Amino acid sequence: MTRPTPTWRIGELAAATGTTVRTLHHYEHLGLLEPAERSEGNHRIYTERDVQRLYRIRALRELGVPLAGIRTLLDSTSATLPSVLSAHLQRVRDERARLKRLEARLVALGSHADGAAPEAILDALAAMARLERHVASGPPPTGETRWRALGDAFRAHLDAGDPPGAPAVLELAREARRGIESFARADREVVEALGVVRRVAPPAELAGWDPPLFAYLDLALAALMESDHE
Amino acid sequence: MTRPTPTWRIGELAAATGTTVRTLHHYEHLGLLEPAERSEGNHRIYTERDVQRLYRIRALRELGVPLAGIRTLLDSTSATLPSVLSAHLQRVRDERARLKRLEARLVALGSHADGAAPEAILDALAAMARLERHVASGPPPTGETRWRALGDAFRAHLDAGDPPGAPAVLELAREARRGIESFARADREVVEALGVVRRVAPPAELAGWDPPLFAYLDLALAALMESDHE
DNA sequence: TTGCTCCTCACGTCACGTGAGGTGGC
DNA sequence: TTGCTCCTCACGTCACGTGAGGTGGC
Repeated sequence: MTRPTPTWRIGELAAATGTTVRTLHHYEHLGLLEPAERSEGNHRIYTERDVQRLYRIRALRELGVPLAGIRTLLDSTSATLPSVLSAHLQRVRDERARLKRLEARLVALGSHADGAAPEAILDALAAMARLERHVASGPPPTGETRWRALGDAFRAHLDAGDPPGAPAVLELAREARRGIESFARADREVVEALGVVRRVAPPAELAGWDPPLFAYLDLALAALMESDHE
Repeated sequence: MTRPTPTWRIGELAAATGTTVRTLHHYEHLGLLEPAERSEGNHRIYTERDVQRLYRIRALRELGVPLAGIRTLLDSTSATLPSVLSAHLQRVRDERARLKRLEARLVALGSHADGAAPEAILDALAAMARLERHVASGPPPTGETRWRALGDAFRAHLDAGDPPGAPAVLELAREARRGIESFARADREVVEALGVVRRVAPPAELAGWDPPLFAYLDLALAALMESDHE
């Protein structure tokens, strides 16, 4: 006495696996999951093999593997599974690191920028993005090396206890401002925005610049603006 | 003596902001960024205002805010900026939590499943996904409450030092297997896959079931299979 | 004249969602 | 006969990428 082999209609299968009918249509269109047969009325009929395959597809999909990758995985003796999974793991890690930086920035904005004008917040955001791009790339003279040297010079004065308005510091601030102007729009608003950046979300470690050094630069730039107006 | 106001051609602007020409076309199509004017030859000409707007757009975009949200933000006096940012922060947090679970699972798979057959790995993955869905949702008698009660009963025997093959434990295992069969395909492979699940990536805390309890269930199910064959 | 940049369609990508209009089985 | 499920197109979503074929400025 043989049991009848169980079968599923498309709606039943979708409900059982937590997907939609449209998704199953889509998989069939891609040749990823084709039902064993059709009924007289042309309705799709799925068997246990199909169900198992669908479960595997969904499991991989929920790990974030793209459908094309799933197709080759399931059809090619699955020997490449470990490499696909490890490659995917790397993508997940990168994405997670990106989101972590993003979250830190959003949190800092939310907690510090309550009083600031919306435009100032937006410009600070924009300045942060430009600053990162500028420091990360860019040829040595204008890029990271120069900022590192400038940072060393600033730090010497900071450590010596020189006031931000001292002539030698003002000269450094002038050079820093030229550096800033090379990648930011050259107006007072940008310098102010950089101040907001420092208060709102100091870049943890950019070319050797830490928060105290940013603060010192900020004061020097303010002093420079005053001396320019004299 | 007035300085000429600086302008940008589309390619220059794209290079300066680290985007592409096509992206600027796209923003214009959406009405998000329209150049101040056109040259005689119908080329787009961007002014400083446009550049500022583009920087703001890119800054928000890099935070992950969708273009539609950016549009309303920039056009509606920006009063909604804090709420948009906080809503977005929530999305980022959720996504990060999801990726964290995903990474843990991938790591566990990679480190434990080297020896296992690819099919077994896939089926273990699928079983994990089904198990989570089943425990998370589902009406009380078949859902979380029942598993919690079953877990309590198992734990009592575990704490009492009863062997997994004891008659009372076998009876509980039988009920657990019925529960498993209600959401998994009812064959030996699934029970084996659940064993792989336990070894490969124990669900941290599902309805009160911790790894030792899963291990005990695993042994009881194995004992049950043996007794069924006698 | 030769390159380079610019122009406007317009289809492709990814994984489906969402009707539109019609048919099949209880 | 009434619902419900099923069927097949086929366009929409999101943020652009990628040619295709043609024109403009140095």
